[in-house]
Amino acid sequence: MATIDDVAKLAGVSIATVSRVFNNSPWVSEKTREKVLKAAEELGYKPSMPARSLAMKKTNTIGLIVPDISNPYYAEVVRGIEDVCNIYKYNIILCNADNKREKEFQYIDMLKNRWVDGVIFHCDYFSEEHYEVFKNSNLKVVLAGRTTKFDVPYVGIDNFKAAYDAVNYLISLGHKRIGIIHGPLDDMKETIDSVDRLKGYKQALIDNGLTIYEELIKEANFKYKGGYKAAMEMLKGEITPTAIFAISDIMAMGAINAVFDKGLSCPEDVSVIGFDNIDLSEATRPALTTVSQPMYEIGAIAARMLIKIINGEEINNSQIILKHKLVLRNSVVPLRS
Amino acid sequence: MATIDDVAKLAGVSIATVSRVFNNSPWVSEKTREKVLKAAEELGYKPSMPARSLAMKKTNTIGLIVPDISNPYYAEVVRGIEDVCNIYKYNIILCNADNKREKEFQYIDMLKNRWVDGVIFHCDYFSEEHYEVFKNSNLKVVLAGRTTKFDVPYVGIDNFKAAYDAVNYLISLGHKRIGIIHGPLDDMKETIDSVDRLKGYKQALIDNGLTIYEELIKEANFKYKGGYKAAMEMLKGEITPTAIFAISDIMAMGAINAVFDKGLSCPEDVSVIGFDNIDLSEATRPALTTVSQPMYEIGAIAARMLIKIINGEEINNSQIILKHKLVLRNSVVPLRS
DNA sequence: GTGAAAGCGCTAACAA
DNA sequence: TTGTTAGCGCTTTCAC
Repeated sequence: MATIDDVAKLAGVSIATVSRVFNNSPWVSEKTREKVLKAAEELGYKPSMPARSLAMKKTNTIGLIVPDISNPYYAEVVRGIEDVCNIYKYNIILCNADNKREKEFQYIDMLKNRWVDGVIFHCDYFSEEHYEVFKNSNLKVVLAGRTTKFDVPYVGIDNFKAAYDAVNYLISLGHKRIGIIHGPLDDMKETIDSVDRLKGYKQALIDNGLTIYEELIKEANFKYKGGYKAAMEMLKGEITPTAIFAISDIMAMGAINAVFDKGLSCPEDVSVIGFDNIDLSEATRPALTTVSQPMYEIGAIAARMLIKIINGEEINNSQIILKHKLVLRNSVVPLRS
Repeated sequence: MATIDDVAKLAGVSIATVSRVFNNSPWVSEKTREKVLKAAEELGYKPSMPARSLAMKKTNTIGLIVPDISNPYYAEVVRGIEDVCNIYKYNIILCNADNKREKEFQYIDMLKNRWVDGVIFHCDYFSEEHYEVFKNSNLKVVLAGRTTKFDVPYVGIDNFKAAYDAVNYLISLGHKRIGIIHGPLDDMKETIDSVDRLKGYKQALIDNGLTIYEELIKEANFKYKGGYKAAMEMLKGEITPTAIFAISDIMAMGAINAVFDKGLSCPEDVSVIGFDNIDLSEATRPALTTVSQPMYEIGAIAARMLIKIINGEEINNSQIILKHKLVLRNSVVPLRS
């Protein structure tokens, strides 16, 4: 590997000049610039990032902590992040933390030791402990897909409102017995997707003067099988739903198949609405009606925000709520009278 | 940020000693080790990776180039990679190259400048140019999900055999008019998934004395809609298939829905078999019969191999073919007589 | 066992 | 415009 010294020697200049050339400093004559570039070319020289990082205390690297990259939702968010980082010449260190606190803190520690310029953090719940850890670490951070009461930049959606809208839509179609399949609630803390969406669900029922049936509220694990099982239990109960709101598309797919396996049809007997609008939600039959989350944008905007923060640019609003959207397909129909 | 100097001063030792402690050198007395550790603790000191990288010419970082992380197949492979890297204390720099040569070479260049210890490369076709670039770069590399004739380590599957098995299975069930939906062929170069699988398809037909109908061979883009369109065309043709082999699950899902939309039923009228066995292939109705690729293992084994290479360990076989497997679900049935 | 000092490859004053 | 030089924070001989 050729170093800056080699280039300097070959070009007959000092290393400072070589450095200037590679940092596009205007104070180099065109002649020497060419000389240097030619020498560099000849030696196949490119500046060493580790050396540069050490000298500048800047790594052009962003840490990215997500629960699980093999989940299509996170994969899409990450894609958005990577795309804008690529534009701004940042690279990404990917970390799967599985929502485990211990792994998260381990990764945060590691990223700090690596002097990353900032981190984008995606977790199920941003706790006080997280807040403290980040504050003490001096790491610049922005949350993706998560809101918080703490003074930390984030890009998320209004989960309460999104769920409210979904359920309200079902109600407007005449549905009265509406089930929900949510995820783990973790002590009903705020800003957890499941909690806020469950609240939205309940509020929509209340605002429309409908009964809240505890039998129609089921918890699952955000997986296909979990959604299937939860829906099946619901369908076997005393009070059966005419519509089910699953708070992730994957669970909604499970719910649809549970409806089928119960010998019923979807949407005729039971409507099902999902959440996320992952790529494959148009591939199910019936195609899934769902609440669309702008996953790619969440990632892209979070990345852009972080880069601005890193560059010390002014940010007018560092807590951004993106809009959700109802995507109407075929898994929901008006209640048969 | 506390540095090694701060710790040395506070502990009343030299920086060399501090360094020894943090590198678990046996040549430090228990007493001083404790003193140093205590001082470090007090200052919240952790060694700086960039500095260490520069001094040791080792970054504990692996570059990872994939076509597109938002594709469930790659996401799963990456998950496998990340899990074993985590075990061995390596971190991953993620790069999405979209199978674009220019982006790939750009990323390779960047990774080299970053002094990554190695790279795992996943592309649709490993060309001579790739080979040269990697050779000249001195980067250690292993290919994931791809084989090659070049002398480069890889972990892949036998695509020819896998396709052959799938089609053979269909034939054993009595099917004679079997369609295939493949991806871009890129001049029929070898080791491209689509090419090898298409060859396997043809060979299975030939070996069983069946006719190869050009009308039943369609190209698509590996997406849901592409699979849908291709199947639809096939179904509208003169010679209609009784079974379709789509070389990715996502395209298979499109094919199934095309069958439905054509007013036919799957599997009764048309059987469909996919490829990959992504998570959601069990969620379709009918659940997808498919050729399972060990995606997670491809990633995990590639990562382990790369780390061994980095450590200069002996490797008995650096070109590994993993086994595929037919996963029988409900989208394929014997031909109705 | 421990410390002094010379790098690792680069940037950034400060001079010239 | 260009060169000199002192770091950046750490590892690693080589003495002691």
